[in-house]
Amino acid sequence: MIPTRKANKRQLILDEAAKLFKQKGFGGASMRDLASEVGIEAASMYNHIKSKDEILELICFRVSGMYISQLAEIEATAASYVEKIKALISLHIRLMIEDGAAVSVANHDWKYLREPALTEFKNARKQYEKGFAALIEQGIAAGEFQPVNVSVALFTILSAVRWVELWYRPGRELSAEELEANIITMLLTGLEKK
Amino acid sequence: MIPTRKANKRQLILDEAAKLFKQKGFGGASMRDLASEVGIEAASMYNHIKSKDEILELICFRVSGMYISQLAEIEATAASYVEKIKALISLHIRLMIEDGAAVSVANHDWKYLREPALTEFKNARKQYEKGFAALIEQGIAAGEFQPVNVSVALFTILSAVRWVELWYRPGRELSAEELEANIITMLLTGLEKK
DNA sequence: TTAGTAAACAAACGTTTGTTAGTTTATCGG
DNA sequence: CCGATAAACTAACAAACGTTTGTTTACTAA
Repeated sequence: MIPTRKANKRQLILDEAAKLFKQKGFGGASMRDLASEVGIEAASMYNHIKSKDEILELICFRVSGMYISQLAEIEATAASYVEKIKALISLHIRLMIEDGAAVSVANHDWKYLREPALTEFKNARKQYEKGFAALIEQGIAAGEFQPVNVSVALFTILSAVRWVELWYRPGRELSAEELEANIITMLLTGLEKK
Repeated sequence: MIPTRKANKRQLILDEAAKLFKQKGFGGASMRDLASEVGIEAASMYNHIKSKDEILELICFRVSGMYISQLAEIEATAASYVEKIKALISLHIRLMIEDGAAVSVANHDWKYLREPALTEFKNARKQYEKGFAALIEQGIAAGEFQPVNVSVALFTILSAVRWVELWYRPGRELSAEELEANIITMLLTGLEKK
């Protein structure tokens, strides 16, 4: 079995693109850069992908799809709201660690999507935020959470989880589990000692 | 007094550049885009600035300078650590609201700085983070804060404050003061009700 | 062996990029 | 009114961009 022929080169291009876009930004990464990372000429990539824009779309929508499907799973469980929010925070951290490059691109470079993909992506994100916000709102109504402004709580959590991409390295002092536990403590019980 | 001649066009270019870089990213914004925003031709801008790179440097270092000098002021006060951290969070939110475009650029596009500016900027940021982290560490030692991992606390706070740029609009439901109060509550006492 | 095809290539395409050069216009001090 | 100067303009530059074209290579199926 020789892997030269079959081995999905399209996926390899997408993976390398995610890494490169994260590093240099969508505009800063050229198709020649990417090709050299893949190990072929720029022109040859067009046998596997339609355009640079398509690469970005595929990365962004794969990520948004993961978040939305996972949110649906969490919504469907019978856990408390505290547990559901913890699960969501955990989801974000885990995806960031396991698929950091793609998640970074979906977080930062989505704005370079062309219409109609741009609008579609924004809608997907808004849908996700709405679902997340609803859980916070219900948690407040159920008396599990403080009566904080829902949007503030939502975006504080979503943002607080993003820095993991900039900070986490596999061989860091903190393991993924410890990291997760610390962030959840910060967000749910706060910095101040009572 | 006619403002046509004197009125600092250099500053106008920098202000418009910050807005445009925030909107399109440094790579995505062309000098012709920027010139059209300023109301002159691209070539004419070179009577006021040296290069596109210089524009980015001026924006980034003005922002980093503001943060560092303000941190020094806060460090010098005699307040409790809780108050100092609150002051820092307040500082971030206020700068984001008052100078959002420039802060955004310094947050996102600093990586397009060319050496030696890039290294210099990274060092400035590291210096700021070190000072911030020291306050958290001392606050824990003084028993004011929970014994959470210092890096986690630091980056959670720094990130949690960034979304204000994406979210805050002058005519929003929440005033700047309410926004600030809500974020501080979230970060210091957490989402969960005790 | 041969025909078909997936995937690589080199070369060139038309744009757009940041920037420079040279020139013209407008304002102000004398 | 005249000369100086700041700041605008037009035109052009080389380089880099994403992409297309036409061709060659190498593997597979008949």
